Amino acid sequence: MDGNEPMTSRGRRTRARIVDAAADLVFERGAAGSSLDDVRAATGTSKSQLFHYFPGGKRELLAAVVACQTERVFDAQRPALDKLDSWAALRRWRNGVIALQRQLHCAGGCPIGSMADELAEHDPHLRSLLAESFATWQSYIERGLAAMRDRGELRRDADPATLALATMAALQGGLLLTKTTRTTRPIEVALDAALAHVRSFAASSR
Amino acid sequence: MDGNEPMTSRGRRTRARIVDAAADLVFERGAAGSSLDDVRAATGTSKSQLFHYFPGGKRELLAAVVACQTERVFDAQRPALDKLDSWAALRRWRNGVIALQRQLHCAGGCPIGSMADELAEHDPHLRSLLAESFATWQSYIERGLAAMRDRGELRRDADPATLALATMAALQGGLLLTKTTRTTRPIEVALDAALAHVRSFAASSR
DNA sequence: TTCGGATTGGACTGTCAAGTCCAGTCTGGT
DNA sequence: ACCAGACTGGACTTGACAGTCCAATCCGAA
Repeated sequence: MDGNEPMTSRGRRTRARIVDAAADLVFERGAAGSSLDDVRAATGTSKSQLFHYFPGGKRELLAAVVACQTERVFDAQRPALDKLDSWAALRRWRNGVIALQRQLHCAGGCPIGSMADELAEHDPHLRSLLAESFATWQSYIERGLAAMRDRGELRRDADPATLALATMAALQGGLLLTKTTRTTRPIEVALDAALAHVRSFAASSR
Repeated sequence: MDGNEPMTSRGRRTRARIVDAAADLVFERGAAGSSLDDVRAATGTSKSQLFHYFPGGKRELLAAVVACQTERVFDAQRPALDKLDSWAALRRWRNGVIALQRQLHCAGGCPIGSMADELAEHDPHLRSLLAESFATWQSYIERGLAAMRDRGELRRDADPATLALATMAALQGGLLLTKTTRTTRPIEVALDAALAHVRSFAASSR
């Protein structure tokens, strides 16, 4: 993250292994609950390697974890995320999110949301990285809605950016409540409400 | 929380002072970021007092903090929260939430939501307390919507509980995004969408 | 007044985590 | 083969934090 990344292929693999394991740990136990020793143990590396690849220590490692988790989250929603441009696609996406939560027994919530909640007040740099992740995520939704509007499925006065932001908020809030109550109902209700709101901008019929 | 609460009035005051300061600290720095020594220093108490009033240590103190923060959050929304039974009241509530965020420079998010995010996976007992707080909060909204339905302002097929849950999710997600982006726009958009969704169940006209 | 329990002060222990340091090993290019 | 720099192992330092312990003080009821 700070320009000191060039390295050999062995080094690249080691670094990736570290980030990957750290991402797992942070998702399971939070950033504060994951020590560098935990990461060390989980990867079979040594303290010096952690600081070799992340001279900035835990903060720099966490920055890499944010990037890693962001990619993971997006990948988990693909290919749906790239084509949210029809009512059917939106519904499939909704169902996918809910199915994943069910599969995880409603634990963990959104990896990005959890990190944001924990780290936003604590580290300005990480906060802006996480805001960036949210913005990118929102832009995927926005792109789909814009396509629907251009195609005439949404009214011209529908604002894709605003609708996408409202949908993101519903998603995050729904996931937080689902994680807290250990029930899929909040995420279901939240996404249904968000999509109903989008649908209220449907052109003409329905 | 465990039945060992009876004490003199001096003791009650001390205990309240501890919980109050702990609630402040947890809101500012998170549960993991607030040490018992911080609480001790902030209250001018001693270690033994902390364990005298909270034999269960930090966990028990955090349970008390959850209760305290829950009351604070509800109080901050009163009297609006008790009378969310008209379109005007809903709008006033929305404006109040947003004004508070602006006043806090978009920092901190929802105290309850933040604790839930941080502690839900970590401590089952705290998780259920936080779920309870959310449920109570939701019930305030539900009560108002039910009154509106009974009064004929909402259609009979509108489900107050579901609408309240969707509104809570939008609120929590909006606050998380506001805290992360340091902008009031997410909470504004999220609440507007949620209330628009409620309004889509308005009886007849409008 | 006097006594017992409530309350308080603060030193002390054990554990754990971040970060430093240096010596040793590997690797790729010449 | 050889060497500079990348990479690795692991001991060590420093500090923080949860939780323990015991002696001292306060206070209300008898």
